[in-house]
Amino acid sequence: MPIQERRVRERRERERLIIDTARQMAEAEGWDAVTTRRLSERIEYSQPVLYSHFKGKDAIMAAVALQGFAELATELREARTGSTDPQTSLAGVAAAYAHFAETRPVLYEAMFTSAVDLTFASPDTPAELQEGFGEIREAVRPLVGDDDLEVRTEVFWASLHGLMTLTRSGRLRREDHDRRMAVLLHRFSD
Amino acid sequence: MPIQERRVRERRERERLIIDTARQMAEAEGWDAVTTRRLSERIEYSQPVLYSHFKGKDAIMAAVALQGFAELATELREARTGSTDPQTSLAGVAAAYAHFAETRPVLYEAMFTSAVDLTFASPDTPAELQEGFGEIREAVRPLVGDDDLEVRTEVFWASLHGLMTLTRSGRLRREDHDRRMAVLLHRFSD
DNA sequence: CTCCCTTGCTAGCATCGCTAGAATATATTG
DNA sequence: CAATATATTCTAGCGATGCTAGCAAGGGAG
Repeated sequence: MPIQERRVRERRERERLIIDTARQMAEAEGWDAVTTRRLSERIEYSQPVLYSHFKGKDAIMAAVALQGFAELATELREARTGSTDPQTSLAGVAAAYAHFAETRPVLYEAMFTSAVDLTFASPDTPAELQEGFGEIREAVRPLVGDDDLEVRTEVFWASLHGLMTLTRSGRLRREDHDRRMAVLLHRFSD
Repeated sequence: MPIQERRVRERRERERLIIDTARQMAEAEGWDAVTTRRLSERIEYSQPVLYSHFKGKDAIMAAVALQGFAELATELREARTGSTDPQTSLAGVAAAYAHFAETRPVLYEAMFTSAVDLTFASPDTPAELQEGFGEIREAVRPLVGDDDLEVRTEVFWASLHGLMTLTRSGRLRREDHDRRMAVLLHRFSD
C-alpha cells in the first residue's frame, strides 16, 4: 500500500521543513526568536506537531546543529585537500574553521554552546561529528606523525574553538585575529 | 545625619546579599534554578527590589561573574608566584585555570558563556578582568619574551578556555585531560 | 455503513522576566 | 504635635515562554 509510503515521506519532508525553518529563523533573528509558537506558525502547523517530531526545542536545535557539523566537515575536507603541503593544508583547515564560526555564528552556537545532548567521543556519536574531528586530525597528522595524534588534534581543535568563542563574545579584539591564527599555527608546526 | 549613612550601608549589604544568594543558588542547582521569584523569596524581599539594585537577571549574573574573575585572578597569581622556574610557573597557572573551571563550573559559565555585557579589551574593562589576563601574561612572558607577548598570551588563554569548555560540555574525554595539558604546555614552551 | 485509530488541533497549565501603581514607612515641614 | 512630602517596598498583573491534556476530524478496515 503506497499510501503508507506517502505518509512517511510527507512526515520526513515536514521534519525537514521544521529543521530548515528553525535554522532560517535563527540565522535571521537569533535563537531567542525561534520560539515554538513562531516556528509552528511559520510552518503552518500547530505547536504540538513539533513535539510529534522532536522531544522539545532543544532537540530541534540539536537537529540544526547536526546539519552544521555536516557542513563544517565538508568545508574542512575541501580546505584540507586544497593543498598538498602539510603546512598550508593545516593553515587552510584552521582558516576554514574560523570562517565557519564567523560566518555561521548561529549554527556554531547550536553546535557548541547549546545542544548538550549530542554525545561526543562515544560509540553512538553521530557520524557528522566524527567526520569534522577526523578532518582536523588528518590535517594534523602529516605534521606530527602518529605519536599522540589524537591528543594533539584535540588540543589544536580546542585552541581553535577557544579563539572563536572568545572572539565572538567580544573577549578578543577581532583585528588581531590573523596574528593569533599565525601564532597558533606556528605553535603546532613542529 | 547618620541615618542616611545607615541607609546606604544597608542597601550595599542587601546588594551583596542578592549576589551571594544568587551564587549559592546557582552553585547548588544551576543557573536555570535562579529565577527572580525564587531569588527574591530566598532573600526575603519582593521581586521588584532586585530591579532597584540591578537592571535585570543578566546584571545579577554579571555581578557574580565579576566575583568569579576576582577569585580566578588571585588563584592564578598564587599559582604563578608559587614557583620561580618559568616552566613550572606556567604549568601551575594552567593547572590553576583548569582547576577553577572544573571546580566552579557555575562561576565559569557566568563569566564566559553568559554575561555578554562585560566588555573586554576596552578602557572601561573592569579591573578584575584585566588582572586575570595579566596573570597569564606574566606567566607567559618569561618563556617568550616581549615579542608578540600579548597575542601569544591570548592564544594560550584561548586554548585553555577551549579545552575547558569542550571538556565541560562532554566533547572531550576527561581522562585525557592531563595529556592534553601536557601537550599544550609543550607547545608553548619555546 | 460503521467502527477505529491515527493525526492534528484548540485550549490551557505552570513558569518566566519584568513593571505599573497602590501602600506603607520615613523624613520634612508648619 | 500634626500634616504634608518623599522614599521605599509590596501586591498584582502583563506578555511571553516551553510544553501537554484532551477533543475533533479524517481516512482505512471489516
